[in-house]
Amino acid sequence: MASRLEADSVHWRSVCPIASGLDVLGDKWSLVIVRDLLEHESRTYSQFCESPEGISTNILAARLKSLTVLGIIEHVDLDRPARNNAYRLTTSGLELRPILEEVARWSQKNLRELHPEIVTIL
Amino acid sequence: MASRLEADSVHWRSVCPIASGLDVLGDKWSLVIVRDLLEHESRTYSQFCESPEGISTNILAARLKSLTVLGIIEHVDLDRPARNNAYRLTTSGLELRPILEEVARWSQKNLRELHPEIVTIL
DNA sequence: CCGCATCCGTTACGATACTG
DNA sequence: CAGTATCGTAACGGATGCGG
Repeated sequence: MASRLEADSVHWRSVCPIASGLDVLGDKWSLVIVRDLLEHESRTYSQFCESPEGISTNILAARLKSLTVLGIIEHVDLDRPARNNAYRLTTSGLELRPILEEVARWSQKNLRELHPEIVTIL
Repeated sequence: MASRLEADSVHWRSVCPIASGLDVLGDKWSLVIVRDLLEHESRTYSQFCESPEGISTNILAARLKSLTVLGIIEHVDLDRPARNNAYRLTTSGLELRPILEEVARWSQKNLRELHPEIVTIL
């Protein structure tokens, strides 16, 4: 109940835009959630849970909350709470697409040796 | 001494190239180190410590090790150990540049409200 | 000194069970 | 269905030690 995420104050390590971007996106799950929303337009809580990476429910809830506070995602129906109310990307969130495309490109080119099962997309 | 990083076995959450990229780059420090090496060509251990984000020494050592195992960075002089032997990006590491450029662009455009002190680069 | 490794308290993560 | 509560584990972060 007393989670510090309520007033989601990011700790900005510096004024560098790269470091600041990583202050909000630099974890293992936020951009996976964004990926799902780029692929599917909108997703409910349980649909996120079905993704093959298998996020646990508390992490998902925390990330959805912080991404919402950051203005990257929002509920599809803005003022009806929760039940079957899917999430979608905001304008800010949609602009993350080039980052994910570059991550995918880099991984496909540079991770195949370490991770042969990786698939090719796009 | 018994650090599990010796045989750096990444846990691949899925076969998705985006998730796999985040399996290795999805933390707050790895790409900050890469940023320093894109800006400065080569950096020593203590030069990394001088960056404004203030990485702590144990985290720095761990990240340098895992980035080396992943083939993203290497020592400038490949077979002389440690002392004043700077790090540089490998070919794989140099190819991370587009990702960081997109992160910088996104942050400059979408983080200014939350973080007014953020600076503009490029 | 420089490049770490170790210790240790704090924070984040992850699996599972549970609730409105 | 959409989250919380709980609790064990792993990562982080600061201080400090130590070998070359």
